[in-house]
Amino acid sequence: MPAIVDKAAKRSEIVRHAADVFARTGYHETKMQDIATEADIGKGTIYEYFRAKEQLFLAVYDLWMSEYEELIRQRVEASPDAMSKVDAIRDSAVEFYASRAEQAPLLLEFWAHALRTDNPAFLERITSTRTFLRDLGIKLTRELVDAGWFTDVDARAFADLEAGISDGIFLAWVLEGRSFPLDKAFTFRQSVIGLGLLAPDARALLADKLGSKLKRGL
Amino acid sequence: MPAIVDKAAKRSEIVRHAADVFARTGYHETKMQDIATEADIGKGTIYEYFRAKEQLFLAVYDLWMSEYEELIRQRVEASPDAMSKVDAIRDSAVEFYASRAEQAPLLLEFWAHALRTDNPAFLERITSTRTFLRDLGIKLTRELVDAGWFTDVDARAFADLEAGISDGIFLAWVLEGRSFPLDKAFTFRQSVIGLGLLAPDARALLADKLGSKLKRGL
Amino acid sequence: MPAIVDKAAKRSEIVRHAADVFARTGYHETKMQDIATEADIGKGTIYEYFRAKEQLFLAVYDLWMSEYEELIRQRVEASPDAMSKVDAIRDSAVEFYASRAEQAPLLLEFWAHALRTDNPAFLERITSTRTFLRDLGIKLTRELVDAGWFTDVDARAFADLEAGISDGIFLAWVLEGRSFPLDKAFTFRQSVIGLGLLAPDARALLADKLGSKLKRGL
Amino acid sequence: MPAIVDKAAKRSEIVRHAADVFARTGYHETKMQDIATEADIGKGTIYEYFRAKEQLFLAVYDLWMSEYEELIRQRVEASPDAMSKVDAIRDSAVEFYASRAEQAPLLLEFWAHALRTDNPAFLERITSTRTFLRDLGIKLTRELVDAGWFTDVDARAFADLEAGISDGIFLAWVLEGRSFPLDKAFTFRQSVIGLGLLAPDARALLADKLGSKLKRGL
DNA sequence: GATGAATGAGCTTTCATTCAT
DNA sequence: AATGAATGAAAGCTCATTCAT
Repeated sequence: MPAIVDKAAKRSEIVRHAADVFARTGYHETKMQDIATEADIGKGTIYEYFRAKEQLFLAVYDLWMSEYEELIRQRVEASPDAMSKVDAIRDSAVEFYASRAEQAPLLLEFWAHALRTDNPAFLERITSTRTFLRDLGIKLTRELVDAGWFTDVDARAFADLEAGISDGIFLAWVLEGRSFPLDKAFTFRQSVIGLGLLAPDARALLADKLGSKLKRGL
Repeated sequence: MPAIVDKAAKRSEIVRHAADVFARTGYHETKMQDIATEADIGKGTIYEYFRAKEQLFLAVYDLWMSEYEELIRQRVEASPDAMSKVDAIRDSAVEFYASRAEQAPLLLEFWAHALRTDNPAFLERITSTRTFLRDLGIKLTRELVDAGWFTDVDARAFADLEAGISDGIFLAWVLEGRSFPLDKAFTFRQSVIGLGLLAPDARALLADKLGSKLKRGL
Repeated sequence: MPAIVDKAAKRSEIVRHAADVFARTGYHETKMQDIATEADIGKGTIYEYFRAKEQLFLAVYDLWMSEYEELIRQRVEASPDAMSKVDAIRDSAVEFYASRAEQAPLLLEFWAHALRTDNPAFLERITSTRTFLRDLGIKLTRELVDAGWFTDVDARAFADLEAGISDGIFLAWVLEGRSFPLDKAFTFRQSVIGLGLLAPDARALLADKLGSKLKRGL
Repeated sequence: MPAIVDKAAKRSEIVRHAADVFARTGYHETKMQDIATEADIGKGTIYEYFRAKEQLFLAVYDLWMSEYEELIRQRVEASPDAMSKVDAIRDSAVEFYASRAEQAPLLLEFWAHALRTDNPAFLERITSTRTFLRDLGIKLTRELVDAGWFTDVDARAFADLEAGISDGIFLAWVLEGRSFPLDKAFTFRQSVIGLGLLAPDARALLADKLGSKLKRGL
């Protein structure tokens, strides 16, 4: 009698193991044999589920980013208002990256690879998450503007800036060996941005608190 | 009698050609023969000047970053006051990256490689530029705070945030196929940050101008 | 289901082909591709069985010396007494080298290599056979002394001398293009040694026969 | 004014340095640059004096063997009678090899190379020394037979055997890491051979002394 | 479906030799 | 004569992928 384990489950299993090895060794240094060994299967078996090493790389990135999006989606949904949704996104980012500290360099490798490969699926997958975050950012920005919290701002430009800042902090964190607390950096960032965007009323309300955060740094 | 072209000049020549090929094809896809062909020299000749392919990669990055730092150094020096020095840095970044649009993806590859290789020189070279920018940022931030333009802020944290934002914008620009104007993004960024940091007096002075920029987006 | 040909058999197959090519072309002149071609397999396949070219060299030597030792072991076992065991060893040496005349130069290359490589396994394999022959020589020498055939002699020194003489004759044979009959040289050697070692009684018995052999030369 | 140092002297200088490096590193591992560095000259200069690396190898061997032959020639000439000439040859061999212990492995490499190269000069140079020693051996053997010291023996076969034994002892000495005293081995050898060859009268005279040497070993 | 033995294209690097100066 | 920068053929080894079992 055949095992009940279906193809999709085994595929996921492989991706999970591949993620571990890729993260540990890096994409180029990882041999298919390493992954097979880690997953305790034959080298050839991987090819029953993935056309090539590249596809496996893509699947690993897809797994991570899907989990990331899902995390944000849940947190945002559970948040009552726009302001706390913004907090939820920030917390999700911090939590996600912090919990995957070891894997972080692989994201850089993925981006680098995406820019070089002929396979458009790589950049598309990157774009997909970026679009998800952008749309969410635009929606929340508009809500905050409409609610009078934020001064009038181009929502698209601001959402992109926010996303860019997040990436920039993440990049710094990775390149500096994850030597500073990611959450502090995100909080500090929000204080600066907050002060910049807050409408006069909201600003008056929060100026002291944000100002002291600025003074404190990380 | 020594050759007319001295070793250092030939070395630079090789680095320049290597930069072209690396930028075009990517580090991993580039073969030493490609570089030799591009430079119109023998493959073996490269090894008279560089111990290994990896060294050549480092030399290329070093060349670019040295030029970048030099550009900023000159611009900053030529600027009369702190505020215009900040503008100078921003302009230098925009100009540098824009003029090297094609080479940008290679920077990602370099960072990815630096995080994986055993050779510490890679991360050290990255740190070197980051430190240069950070120190400059700290110095200018303090001047702006002292001059009353900026509200009190932790200079180190703010300088790092600024650098991170720049990297983040650059990253977005690269990953999105350089599909938006880099200068606009930097200007928009500065408006947001500016509004956030400006002390009440300065804010009153600039609020309108910055506010309209926010509204306009990229 | 495993392949019909097991790994050990294929390994032997490769060693056998490698022995042919090494013997024909010499170690340094032999390319891995040559061996692969001779064995009618892919270049990469060799590396499934041997870590490096050097290992293959060692395996070839090991094969030969194992066969050599086995030949001597069988012949000695089949000989009824010490004197005929000595003859058996001599015959084995002659037969072994004569049947491998073409391969002989490779042994010199192996020795030369063993003296240079960092890998201690090479000298160890050489020592292994030398020890086997020495121990056998010591044992037989003692038996011949005890039986009164030989005059009293330091068995270790004599066994080593015997082995050395064999090597010397072999060396001369190789360096002189195998231009003299190996068996005659070994017989002549034994006549000289015999006369030197024989105890007075045995000497009286054999003096005429050995003397005429001395006079006759090769 | 040109230096007085003539070409031949500089050539010798190079050979001497090459001998050092070859002996230290082995023929294959030695780079032409190593030799140039050792001789404190330019790499290209070597090629003014030698067509190729191989020629340099030959020259090194030629130098050593010429010195060896010359040493024997002088010692033999200085010896009053055949018996002491034989001692002189033995002493010369021991002295020569012992004083060049470090270089010994290179001789093996040379022989191995000679058997493989297309260049006949290598085997010819080897033959040249062998012939010199053989002729000397034949002459002395005949004198010893004629003088009644030796029993009647085929001089050519005996001379070759003697040479072969010397080589064999040398080979053992090299392969066993020069771990036994070369002179003792040569003396022991001579005791065995002596006993074998001595004519009855001479034997009676020397039997005791040689017998005790046999018993003593190395 | 699962496997792993077999493959060979393709890589970086070495180094003896050349030759312009 | 002396040099050493330039060369490129060459070689060992790797590893993603295939495919017979």
